[in-house]
Amino acid sequence: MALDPLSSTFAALADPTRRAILARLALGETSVMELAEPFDMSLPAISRHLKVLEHAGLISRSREAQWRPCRIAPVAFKQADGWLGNFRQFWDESFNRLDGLLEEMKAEEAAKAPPRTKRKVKATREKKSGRTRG
Amino acid sequence: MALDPLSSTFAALADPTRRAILARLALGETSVMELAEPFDMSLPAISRHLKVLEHAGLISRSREAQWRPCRIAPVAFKQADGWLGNFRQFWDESFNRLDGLLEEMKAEEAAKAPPRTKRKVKATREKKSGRTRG
DNA sequence: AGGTTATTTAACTAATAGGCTAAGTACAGA
DNA sequence: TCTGTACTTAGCCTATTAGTTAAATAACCT
Repeated sequence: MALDPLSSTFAALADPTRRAILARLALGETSVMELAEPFDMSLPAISRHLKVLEHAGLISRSREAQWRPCRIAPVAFKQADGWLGNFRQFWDESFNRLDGLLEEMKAEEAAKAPPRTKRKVKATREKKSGRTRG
Repeated sequence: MALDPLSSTFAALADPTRRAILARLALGETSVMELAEPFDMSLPAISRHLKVLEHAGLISRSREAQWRPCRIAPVAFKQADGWLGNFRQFWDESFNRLDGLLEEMKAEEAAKAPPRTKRKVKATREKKSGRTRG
């Protein structure tokens, strides 16, 4: 199994059965039996999928009599989304527009201050990460 | 290899080497040699990671003399982000605030209309999905 | 043509994932 | 305490993954 949290999270998401389980859980907490119902698959298989999801931090489980209700756990989702967010500039129109706006504001600000020093092209690492909205 | 696009995308993201490659590519298009440089790993191994990323739709490649420059391909990122977006309600504060606002507005609307019918607790499936922003 | 550089393909290996059936555990209720 | 329900664990099998080295391909350079 993957070592770092982000890897196990993405690995857990890389299975259609598990994604379907998560989609069901988005509607609300439920039991293993109910989660298993739509699938043409043995109960142990579902049980293992749930274990993978739990290990990945995507769900949490508790005990209630003989049931083991599952629910969505936010943290892993947030981290996966946060990582993808670093690439948002590449596809999100509004992100680009916002980004451009921020660039404009920075440029305007810079106009009042002394100009920044230029750096070599090859080694330059412009940090454009972080979410600008929300 | 995974069958559906979303599965292969998430599977591709579930490896730290591949994520590091993508992070490097976020800084700009580059060659296989330069991508391989930071890793203590054979070139064929990197080549295969790139193949996985390409197959997943996360990068695209072209030819330029004897080099094969790689760059980020937006589509797969967008789809992965879109899927995660269905769960944004669970962790995004501002999403919740917006959601709450919409609830308020609906409630206000409902105040002018006849009251809604109550449903049984056990079988209730509160649908809170769908993206409210974007 | 012949060499150098950049990259991929082939063949092999070890580890992991995901499915199954059968057996085990935990709790509820008679 | 015995039975049923709701799971989980164990043991097995097969396919896939991620790495290796060695060899092949592709394009430039002399």
